[in-house]
Amino acid sequence: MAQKKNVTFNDIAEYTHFSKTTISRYFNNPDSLTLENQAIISDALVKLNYKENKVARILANGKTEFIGIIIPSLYLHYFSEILDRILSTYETFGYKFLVFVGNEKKEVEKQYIKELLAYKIEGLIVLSHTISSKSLAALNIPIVSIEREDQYICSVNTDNYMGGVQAAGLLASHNCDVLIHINSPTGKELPTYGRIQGFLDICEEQHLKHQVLIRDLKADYESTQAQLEKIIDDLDRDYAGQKKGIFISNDTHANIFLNLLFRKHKVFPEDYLIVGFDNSPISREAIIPISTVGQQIDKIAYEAVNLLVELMNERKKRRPVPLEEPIHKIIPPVLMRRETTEREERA
Amino acid sequence: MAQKKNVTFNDIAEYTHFSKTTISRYFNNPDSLTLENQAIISDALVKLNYKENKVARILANGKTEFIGIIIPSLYLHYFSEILDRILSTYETFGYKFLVFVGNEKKEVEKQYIKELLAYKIEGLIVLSHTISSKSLAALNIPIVSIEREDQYICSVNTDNYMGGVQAAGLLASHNCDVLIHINSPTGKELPTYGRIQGFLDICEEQHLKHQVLIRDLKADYESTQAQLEKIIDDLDRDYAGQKKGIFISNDTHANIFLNLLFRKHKVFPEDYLIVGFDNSPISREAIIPISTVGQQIDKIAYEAVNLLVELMNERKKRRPVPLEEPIHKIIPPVLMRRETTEREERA
DNA sequence: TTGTACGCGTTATCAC
DNA sequence: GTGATAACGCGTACAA
Repeated sequence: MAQKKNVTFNDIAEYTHFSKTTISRYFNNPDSLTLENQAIISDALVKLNYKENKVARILANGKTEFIGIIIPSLYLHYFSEILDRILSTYETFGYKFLVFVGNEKKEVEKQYIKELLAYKIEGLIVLSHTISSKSLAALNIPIVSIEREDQYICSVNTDNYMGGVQAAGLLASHNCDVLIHINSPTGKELPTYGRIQGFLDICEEQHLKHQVLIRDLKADYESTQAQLEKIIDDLDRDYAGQKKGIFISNDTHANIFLNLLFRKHKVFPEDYLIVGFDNSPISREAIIPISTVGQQIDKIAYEAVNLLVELMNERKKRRPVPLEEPIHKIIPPVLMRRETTEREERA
Repeated sequence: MAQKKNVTFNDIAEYTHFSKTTISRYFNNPDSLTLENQAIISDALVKLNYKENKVARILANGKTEFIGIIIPSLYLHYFSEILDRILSTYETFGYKFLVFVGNEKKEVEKQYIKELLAYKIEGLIVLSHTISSKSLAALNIPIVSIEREDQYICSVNTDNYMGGVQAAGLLASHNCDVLIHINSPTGKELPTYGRIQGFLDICEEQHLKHQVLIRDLKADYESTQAQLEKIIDDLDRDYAGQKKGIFISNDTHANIFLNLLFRKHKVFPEDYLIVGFDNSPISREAIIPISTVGQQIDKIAYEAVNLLVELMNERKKRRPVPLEEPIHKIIPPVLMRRETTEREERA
């Protein structure tokens, strides 16, 4: 039972008295063989227990069928769901994925990219944001980004602006006295900035009292909790007796906010309405199901891979036509109305 | 600006008037060159803008540095965190990961495995459970499983039995009148069965009234919610006035259970204690921070990769010694006591 | 310390 | 329809 060397086309060729070329053709262009000969080779494969070797194939024809993915982390449900959906496109497109988590470390991510290039990936999907789109574009391989700065590269993003509009519009339609948007520090170049802009535009258009609270909520749970508690105290004081419409940057934070509110007041106060973002599972599993601007993650993931596949196919043509401008696809969000805005009938 | 062909060792050799071999040595055994010559080659690499090609290296020396991962899905936080930690070991071990999500489809997973073998992965980490450990062992490559049936393959698992003991012990120490364990249908061959066994053993050892409720909670949210609501109604009726200690199979379900309880009774009833499993973020972000049996996911992931690396290294030796028996590593859980068991002082 | 020659397993290009 | 031969880019005896 020694570790026999792998069976190769040579072995099959010897066994069947064909040439290596014919064996290769059996796999890549079987119609060019007679049915009898196909059967002969087919039998030989079983007899010899042949296993294909894609590494050799890559070296010979250059097609790795690898896509690289760099994602910031998998702790936020949004990211893990995106990754899940991307990986699942294997069944549709057949591409294999080399996955790296960046953890916000620029040097490590550069190392990742170097590795990915060394393995001759055909395309790259980037969700992390430590490396500028300009640097990425310079890599000169097909790239699609998701929800990050994307000036020089193709991308697929949620229509964040519409999300902000939907959230503010929903709160406005419930006649809130003041609209509050809570978000982390966000550069204007990022797609998520659209949420803020959409919120602001609706507020100004409808002459609504409003406030945008920028807090660093990306750190540990304790500090996030402390900051949200502070916000609640401020709101309770500044807008006492007024109907407050809260739009929070993601469902995880919306849930924490809701629970803090609940714990402070022993109930979900009548004068609060909450809208989150993402439609993560937690939004409907919360103590009060949270209204949220849902991202269509399955579509985002599919469109990202689909776009990347198109770019990669173009690249394989004899005379590839490079893009004049990066393509930016926009996926509309879907507003989910739940109890944090649509109160149940009161007795 | 045409797509120049890739720069190879040949090009560098010509440019520097060395041989290919010397260039190869520069990368693999630089000490065997003089410092001057190293500098010459180093300069040439920059001038020619050389990019390494690992595919060719693989074909030549057989070392892909690929590890395959098959994971059921990324929807449960436990899985995405495990994957995050595994991928992050790149910085320690340097192995690259080809990741597939199984979605419980046996045929698809078999296809994955075929692909992984074709790409000459050096080892495999399996979290999905559609394929028996016997079949996996027959692949004859280093394999480590996590939290699945593992009779014929190496594995790293949480000490589920101790987890069950800790949970039941904690509830018992608070003098519950009855202990309830809620879990999904679980075969005795699965590591998670230990949670049930540990729970039962403690209950019997301490002569505690107890009940194990097996419900299929893996389906959609609505049915999970409906089943848990039913359980709450039953418990409220059957054990009215008695102190009920609830041990639930994971934090996601524990959180849903807690919220349903809260919504029904308007408060977290005095006669309920809850312990979850996993120490997922939701457990501390819940309306009442949930006590839970924490899995040390970072350790599990590290030990899994570490064990796999050892197996792979052994395999590379001239005369590999195959394992007599699969190695099963056990990682102790860490009990997190939070408010669902340790009530705050009441006024 | 450096070079020569060959092998890794497949595909591509021409012939026939 | 089939075969011989040369790539693909790197590692590695073995020799010098």
